[in-house]
Order: sequence, then C-alpha cells, then structure tokens
Amino acid sequence: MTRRRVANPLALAVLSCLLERPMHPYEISTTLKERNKEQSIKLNYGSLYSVVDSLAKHGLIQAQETSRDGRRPERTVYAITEAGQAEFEDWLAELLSTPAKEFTSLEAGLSLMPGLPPAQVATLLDARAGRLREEINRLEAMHAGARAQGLHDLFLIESVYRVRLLTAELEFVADLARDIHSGTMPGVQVWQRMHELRAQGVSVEEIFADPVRYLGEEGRALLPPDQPSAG
Amino acid sequence: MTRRRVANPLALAVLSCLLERPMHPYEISTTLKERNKEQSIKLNYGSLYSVVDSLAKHGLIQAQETSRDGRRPERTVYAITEAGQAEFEDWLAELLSTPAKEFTSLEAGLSLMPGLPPAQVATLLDARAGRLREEINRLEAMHAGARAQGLHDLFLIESVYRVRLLTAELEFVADLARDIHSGTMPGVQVWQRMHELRAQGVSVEEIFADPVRYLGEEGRALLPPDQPSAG
DNA sequence: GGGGTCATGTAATAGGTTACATGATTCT
DNA sequence: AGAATCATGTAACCTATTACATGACCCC
Repeated sequence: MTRRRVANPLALAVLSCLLERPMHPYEISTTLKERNKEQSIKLNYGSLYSVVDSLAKHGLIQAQETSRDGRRPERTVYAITEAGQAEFEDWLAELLSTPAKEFTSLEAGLSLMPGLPPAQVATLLDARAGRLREEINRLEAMHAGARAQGLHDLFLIESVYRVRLLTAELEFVADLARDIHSGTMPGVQVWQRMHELRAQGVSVEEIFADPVRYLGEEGRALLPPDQPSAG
Repeated sequence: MTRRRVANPLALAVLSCLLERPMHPYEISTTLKERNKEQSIKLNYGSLYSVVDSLAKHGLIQAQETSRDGRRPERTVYAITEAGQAEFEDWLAELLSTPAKEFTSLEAGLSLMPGLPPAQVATLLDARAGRLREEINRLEAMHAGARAQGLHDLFLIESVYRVRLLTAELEFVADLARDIHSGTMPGVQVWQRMHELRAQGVSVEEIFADPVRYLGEEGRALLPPDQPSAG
C-alpha cells in the first residue's frame, strides 16, 4: 500500500493553495507559476486535473460551485476540507523531516560509467561542469536581484538550497574529471585497457572469465571480492 | 515528443547488462542486484518486464530463444542489437554530460515550508539532520569495508557521489534549523506572527489583503515586489 | 512432508503525459 | 481581420506499480 492516497507532490501544492482560499484548477496553476513553485514541484496541466480529481475522490478537497464566465468553459471551484488540512500538515512535516531515497540521473550515469572509455567520460564530465557553472550563475544573479528588491532569503530558500546542491555536484564532477584525465586515479588504466580489448573484438565475458590474463595483476580487482584470498 | 523512445533509466541498465552477453529478464534483475545497481537505478519486477518489452518493440534488443528448464516458466533470452549499442552510448553520454532538472522532495518541502510554524519546522529539520548523519555513516562504513577488500573507488563512485550530496544537504539543513530556532533569520518573526493570527481565525487571504495592518512594517515584504515603490 | 523462499512471469489497475478542443481576447 | 495567445478543460494513450500465479528447491 502506498503511503498516501494521493502521492504526487503536486497534490501538496494544490492543498497549499486551497489553504488560502477556494480556487478552480486553472487558477491554482497560475498561482503556483506566479510564485515560482513550478521550479520546485513539477506542474503540468494533465497531471493537475488528475490530481484534483483524486484529491476530491479521497475527500481532501471538495467541489464548491460550478460557475461560468460568458462562453468560457465551466470552472469548478474547490475548497480544502478538514481532512485536507490535516493531510497537508502531516505530509509537509514528512517531507521536511524524512530523507527520501531519490534517484538522480547523474548517479545512474556514474554507476554505468565504465560503459564508455575513460577519456570520453572525462570530457563529458567537463561539459557537465560547464553547464553547472552556468546554471549556478543564473540562479545567483536571480537571488541578487530578488534581495535587491528587499525580499528575504526565506522566500528564496528552496532556490538557495538548489544552488548548494549544484555547487556540491560541480565540485565532485570537476574533481572526478581531473582525476580521470590525469590517469592518476587507481583503476583508470584497467578501464582504458578493457575498452581497447573490446575494440579488438574481445567480449566482456571473456575478459571477466580470465581478467588476469587480459589485464595483468590489476585485473585481479575484477574478481568477485568475496573469496577470501588464502594467505 | 519524448527524447527517447524508452525513457526509464532501468532500460539503460538493461542495455548495459546485455552488452556483456545475452540474458533473460530475471537474470538481468539478479545481475543488477549483485552489482548494487539498484541503489542507483530504481528496479522492480513489473517495470523490468515493461521495459524489456518496450526495448524489444523499438528494436534495441531482440528475443533470441525461448528455453525452458524442467517445469520452470519459460525464459526468453534477449540480445542487444546494434541500434541498442548506439542508444546505450548516446544515452549514457547524455546522462553524464547534461544536468537534468530534478525535483527533490526536500526542495518541494522547503518551497511550502511557511505552511507550518517556524518552531515546528526547525524541529523537523533537526530530525532530518539526524537521519542524514546516520545514512552518511552507514555509507562511509560500507566504503571503508569495500576499500579494505581492495576495491577501487571507481567501483564505488556513485556511492561516493551520494555521500557528497548528502553531506551538502546536511550542512544546509543544520544551518537552516539553527537560524530558524535562534530567530535571527530575517522574516522568521513575520512567519511566526502569521501562524498566530491564523490560530486566532484570521484567514491568509485577509492577511495578504492588508499585511502592514496585521504584521507591521515587516509585512510590507509580502506585497507584490513588482510595484516600483515611488521615491 | 509441509512451509518458506527462489525462479519466473502475467494481469489488472492506477497514475501521468501528450495531444487535442474551443471560445475569448489582444495584437498588428 | 487573421494570428497569436489566454483561459479552460477532456480524452486517449502509455507507463509503472501492485497483486497474483505457479512450480521447484531446500530446510528442519
């Protein structure tokens, strides 16, 4: 059983809007955009209507009225219920207090990194570092502007956090690219050699079957680590 | 149009296995688990079979044979195609070189943080910091063990990265909790006051309509920042 | 020899994303 | 007056997750 009846974080954003006053879905979406929440919570129209339906079905919000403005489509206005307020508080508390296992795309990439030759990987990481610098600069310029307008950091907090994460990522990526380029990192030679062998038509399977033959003593690191090497 | 025909990162992991040799889906899943890829790429059975079907439909892998071992269910063995190899390399290169916009749950939480009173938020963040410390310790112990076995950092790289991110998160969270607790952070007083008013039954809408009345001069920060304040 | 767990997968359902629809307003 | 954009939503499709199924092996 999934923890929450409605699991999409967009639902939490919807609740937060309705906590202020009743709105119809389109208005919710524009409100979220105005306040830049869509930078932190994925928003798209299709999902929004799904989520609103689902919240209503579970009694966390309630359709209030259906109005019509001229010949525009009908708009259904929703209000939050007591159950919805409770869910909002509980959910937000959970988000803040409990780290979730997140799967980032870089982590996925790193875990399969040996699938490309080291020189190429280092170059790709350099490119990433460049893009990270750009993004960090963009965000910091934005913060400076906002502060100049007299806005407190509290209103930028999620973006400040994002910059911190991006900075940590940048340091990591830049260091790693350097270590691979320079070849000083242990294991890079073996990695390089594996790609040379594959280019010569030796299959990965063969190499794994007898790594020491193909890779020399260094290849021993590819053997299953569980065997207690006697002596 | 979605960038890739098959978008789930699990598909990339599948391709990486088949690059080594043909396998059937269950074997792919055990291989990924053995190598701890499931720490970095979300794996579950249902998705695996979806993804394999989809890869086959798009010609990135090919069913080779259907064998049967005693009375066990039939197993279909798949091999990677040339198109699949190309896709693997291109996709992996993209993952490494191009930061994707990721939506983390903490960022979502931070962006709605004012929905709970400051003291509670600070306490929740303290709890998070504790959990982060535990997780970091757990991972570092694991790394130490792996290195003692003679494993290179290259084989731990995705986990080392994860520790870096968790550490950055921890620093941020601990600092923020401290600043909120101490009340030194600008804006915390207003935030606190808003919750007191709400507890007295004043709606968010009313406060926003006349923030200076309810919150004093500090409330001016809640007014839309775009108005050029004459003078 | 019965209860768990491994091996292997199928089916049903729920959730999310893309594409489409349609009248109103505004711009040139 | 035609093009673009806003306002508002519906429907179809695709993906992913959960639940279920079923025989084999292993342990006590």
